[in-house]
Amino acid sequence: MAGHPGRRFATRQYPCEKCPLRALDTFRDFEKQELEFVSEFKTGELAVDKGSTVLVEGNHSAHLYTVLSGWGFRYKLLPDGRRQILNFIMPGDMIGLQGSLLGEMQHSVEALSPMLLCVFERENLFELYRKHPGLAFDITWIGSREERMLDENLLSLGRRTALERAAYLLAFIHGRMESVGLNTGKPVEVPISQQHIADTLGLSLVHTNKTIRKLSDRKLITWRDRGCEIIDLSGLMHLAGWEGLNESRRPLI
Amino acid sequence: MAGHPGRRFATRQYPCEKCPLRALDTFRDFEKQELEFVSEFKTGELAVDKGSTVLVEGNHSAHLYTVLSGWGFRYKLLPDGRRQILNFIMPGDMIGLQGSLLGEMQHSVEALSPMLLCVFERENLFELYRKHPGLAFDITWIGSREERMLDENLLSLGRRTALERAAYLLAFIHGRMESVGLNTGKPVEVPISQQHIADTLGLSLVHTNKTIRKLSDRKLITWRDRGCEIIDLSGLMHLAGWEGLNESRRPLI
DNA sequence: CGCGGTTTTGAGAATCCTCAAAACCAGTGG
DNA sequence: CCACTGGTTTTGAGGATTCTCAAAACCGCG
Repeated sequence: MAGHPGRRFATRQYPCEKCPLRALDTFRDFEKQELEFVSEFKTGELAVDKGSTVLVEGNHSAHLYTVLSGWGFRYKLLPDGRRQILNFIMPGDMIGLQGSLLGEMQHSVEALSPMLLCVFERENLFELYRKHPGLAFDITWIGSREERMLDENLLSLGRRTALERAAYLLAFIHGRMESVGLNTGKPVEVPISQQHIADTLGLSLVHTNKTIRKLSDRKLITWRDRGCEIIDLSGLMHLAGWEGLNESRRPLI
Repeated sequence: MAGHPGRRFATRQYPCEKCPLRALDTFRDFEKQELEFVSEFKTGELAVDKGSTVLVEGNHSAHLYTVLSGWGFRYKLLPDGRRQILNFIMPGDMIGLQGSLLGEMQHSVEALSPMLLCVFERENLFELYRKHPGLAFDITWIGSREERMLDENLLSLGRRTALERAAYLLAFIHGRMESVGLNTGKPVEVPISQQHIADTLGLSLVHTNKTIRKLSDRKLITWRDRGCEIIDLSGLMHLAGWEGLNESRRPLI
């Protein structure tokens, strides 16, 4: 993998005990033993450039990752190239679990910004299950959380109008950013283009643009150079008929 | 729960060792110990009538179920009543996992036919994780499988045309039925109405009807009283640009 | 200044929706 | 046996939404 364009292995900078993410109170506290195991489970760090593909549909990846920093997204393609973004990936999220369990990856992952990933070996996963049932439980938990997000997305694509969909998505992203402390500056830096939004909402680029404009006109958001600022969060949520994520503290592996 | 309309606890008819589902070669073989544990983990059976609601959004269910027989579906509602069906549930599927792990259920489950469910206690789940890492792994696996199906569904709603979506859905259902031996008779008995299909595809009832008609005209399927017969499976798959489920043998808990 | 990526605008066309009514069909009770 | 009922499927028609095509505007960057 050395010299592979777009990715490089970094020397390990973040021992798990000093993981900057773990300090956030979104994440549950870990036992000392658990932390030690995770630290051992982690075999390295991987840095990927913006725009590079982390995981490819059809591959059998030997790795499992947790995002330390940066943004990405999961997507699938139809044979003729139509793309559907399935979900966004943010710090604390795990990627590659499907591939690790089910064998072949059935979706791809691309980096929206430079990303730093913790690397785990697929073949050590079962050891985690044997030695640390609590961590095993956490992994199932993480999978269920993803499933819940997909359920909500499915509701959106199937039954919300374009305007409601956009409102939901922006509120959803905002909520997730907030939970991992990414909304420090007021104008939230979201490194996604309207094309990404279109591919998430299942709309064309043109119509997405007009829809975003409507949200702007209604003073719910403002769109500024590749990013949007949420002006009226509860307005967005009300428009979308969405209650918010209300997540409890979650595990970080 | 006694006397609750639409549901009744049956005396236990199926010891896990003689589970009729387990005989199917879709399911992986279990160790004797595993089987014993599952048998103990299972606290009863629940029979629900067609049309009754098994799990309700917003509830904190204390139970986890595996479907022994019958059909159902998971769905979510918007505040104004619009319904989105997330996935169908067939024998061998687990339901209530999200609720067991994450707390509150964020979707509901309704029976499409009389269903027989194996009942497990949520509070015993962690014991399974402690004593049987293999089974714990299986549960994560089952969750990942659901996630993969949702990914494909999301691709469908977002990027496939109405006709492609319908083709995909029918091929998908056919494939799942086949894997659990439900396609014995030629005219596959699918207990779903066009309203269900509409709510799965994110289309209106009227347009769904016209779309199904098109598939009929193309000699890919025939629709006959509340059910459809697949005439040209590979034609459907080709139209949808779908490769099939290709699942390996899976666990049954 | 020119280039590539992104956003914006306009316009006609295709898709999909809603409304409304009819047809069909299985089951029920008279 | 027949009429009635409720659920499902079918059909037609006009209208709203969303799409595609095409071009312009904008913007950071070399």
